[in-house]
Amino acid sequence: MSTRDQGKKRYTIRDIAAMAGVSRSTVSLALNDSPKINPKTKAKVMEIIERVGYRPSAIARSLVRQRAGVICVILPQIGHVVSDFYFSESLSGILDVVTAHGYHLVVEMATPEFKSGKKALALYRQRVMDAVLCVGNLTTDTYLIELAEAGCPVILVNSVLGNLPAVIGANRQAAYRAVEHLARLGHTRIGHIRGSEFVTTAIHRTEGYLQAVEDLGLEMSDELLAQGYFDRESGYMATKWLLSHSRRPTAIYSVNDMMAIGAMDAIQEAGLRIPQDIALFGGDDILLTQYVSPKLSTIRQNMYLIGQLACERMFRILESGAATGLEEVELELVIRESCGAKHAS
Amino acid sequence: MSTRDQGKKRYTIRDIAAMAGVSRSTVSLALNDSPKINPKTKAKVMEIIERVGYRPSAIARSLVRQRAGVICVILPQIGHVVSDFYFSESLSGILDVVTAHGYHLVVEMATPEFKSGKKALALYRQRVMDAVLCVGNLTTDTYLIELAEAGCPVILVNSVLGNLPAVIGANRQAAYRAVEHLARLGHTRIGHIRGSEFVTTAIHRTEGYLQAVEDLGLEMSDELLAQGYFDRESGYMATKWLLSHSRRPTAIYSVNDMMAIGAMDAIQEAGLRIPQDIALFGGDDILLTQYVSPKLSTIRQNMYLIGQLACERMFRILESGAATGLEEVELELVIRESCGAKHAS
DNA sequence: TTGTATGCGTTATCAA
DNA sequence: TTGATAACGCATACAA
Repeated sequence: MSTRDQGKKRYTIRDIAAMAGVSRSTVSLALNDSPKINPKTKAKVMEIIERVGYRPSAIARSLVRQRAGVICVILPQIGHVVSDFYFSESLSGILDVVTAHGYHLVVEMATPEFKSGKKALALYRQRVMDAVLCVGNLTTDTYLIELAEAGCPVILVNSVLGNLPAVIGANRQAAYRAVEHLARLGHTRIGHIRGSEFVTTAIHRTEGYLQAVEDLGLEMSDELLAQGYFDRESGYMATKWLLSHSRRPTAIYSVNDMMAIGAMDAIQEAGLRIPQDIALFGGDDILLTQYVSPKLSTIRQNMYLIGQLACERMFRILESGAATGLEEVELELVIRESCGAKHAS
Repeated sequence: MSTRDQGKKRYTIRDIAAMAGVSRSTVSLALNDSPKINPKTKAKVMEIIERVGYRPSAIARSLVRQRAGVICVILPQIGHVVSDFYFSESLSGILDVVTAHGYHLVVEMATPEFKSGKKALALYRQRVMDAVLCVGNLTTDTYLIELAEAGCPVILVNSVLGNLPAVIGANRQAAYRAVEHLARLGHTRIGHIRGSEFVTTAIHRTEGYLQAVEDLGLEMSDELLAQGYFDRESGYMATKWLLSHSRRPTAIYSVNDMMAIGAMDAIQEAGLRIPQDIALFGGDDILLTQYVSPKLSTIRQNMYLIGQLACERMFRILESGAATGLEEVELELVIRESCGAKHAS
């Protein structure tokens, strides 16, 4: 035999029917374990099926059942996304649930062309996928609303947009707790590195920060609010800015860990010590926080679990044809305290 | 309008034909930009298609074209796999190429049930996927050979199994270079933490280590060969073992970075300094190496690129129906030297 | 238990 | 030439 086995025959239900000397319908009944088939006939058919390794075509099945059996996850287009802990954790959770439901997962990236070209809508209309889970979308991603309006179930993971169904963690509360924690250690002048204004988690965390600062009567000033964009570099820049003011903060709360790591760079470069001179708090508990020195204080949000919950909610919607509408899930938060956040000097 | 838009009509080719007052085949000709259709008719049909947002069903198309337009990536089942830099990088590269070819990507995990239940074979026979890319498979994964024998193109990413087509990095050479590097710094007694004996990359790297040790006339002994399993904990244990001998190594080369980080734990716990007392070298250049302290010396292997190359090779095989057979791709290596590997004391 | 219609698009064949 | 008709791909549901 040659090295090309590509042409190897794949059996169809006709082949099996012919081999068993029965009709196609009978084969179908056997396959689907119907009670209205003679056990003996069924055994005979199944024996042949097993022997030749026949599997019914999922494509033909999808055609008649009117569903693809495929769930799509849309990830943002940032370089090597899946390397990012936040996304990869969500993806793992989603993958596990999708697999458990006997569905398949296709992964798409929200490139500008993907959004503007209405690719998602096309995929749905092409019946490539039955529903969409979206991780890390922006609040400007109206293409998702169009998609939902076309009838495709769209579930947001840790994000809010219109009244699309969403499963989100307690981001405001997480931020509140971080600030509260720092305040309890004696800090009254706490800087903040916010994230993009188009990202729900960042918005909520900043809201939580502001709320806590107000409730606890801490200092509040524009000089304490720096802007970042989730990456190390922007965290570094934001922190340099925070430190440039005459009265610099004694603690900094960053909306994510990557920027907090950038903050460490800036703090160390300025010849300051962590946490003696400046305490530092991040969010998301990415793997890195355990490896940087000193270890970073952070708030853990279980994205694996959020991914799972979002996916389960999606299947409920899919199966019941249920309604849309916002639903917030409060997840338990875990503060992982390290030497990053010690008492104010 | 109710909140359930799920039932929203999706047009079929019949609807379009009826609306345009032509036959279904005419619509098909218009869709496929056939030369044998009157431009005016085509324009009319396309206008309607655009207006109502009709898209031909990918399922029906797959049925007649006899291909799913789906590529499957099989990942190993290790907790939160996609968080692992090695896998996520490969996955990114694959995703980009798959998308560029207008295909979709489904992700599966090689659980024990997946393997023993011949799930992959079933997926292929069900026409769910047209080809498979496998990342991180074991040399005992014979289910992949069965799959290939059934006619499914199977391409291995950085692994070798039978004579399945594969794209692999220069793992032997990487290890050789690491040892050579350490030898040049004056080390003659270099310990080694090997990986699982069922993982090609680990096997090749250990071969490279042994070859270098022999070529360069370095010390060779069973006491210098420790066994690990890619995770931090086993790297820690392996290093404790290496350090427990009377004449301990002055340098350690680990087949991957995660074990090297575990080695750091053990070395520091033993009160030794890196690199003054023991130099350390890892592999894979995972993100972490830049964050641990001291930074870890490592050899970069661009898994993103390897993923891309493997995927491109897969499409060539798929389109040409070409043969199987081993093909090794030598990729350029980059040694990232940090303070982890300094001169021997 | 089986014939037949159905789902949806493509393509070869045939007629205008 | 241009377009219509019919068969095909595969499995399933339902009436006979």
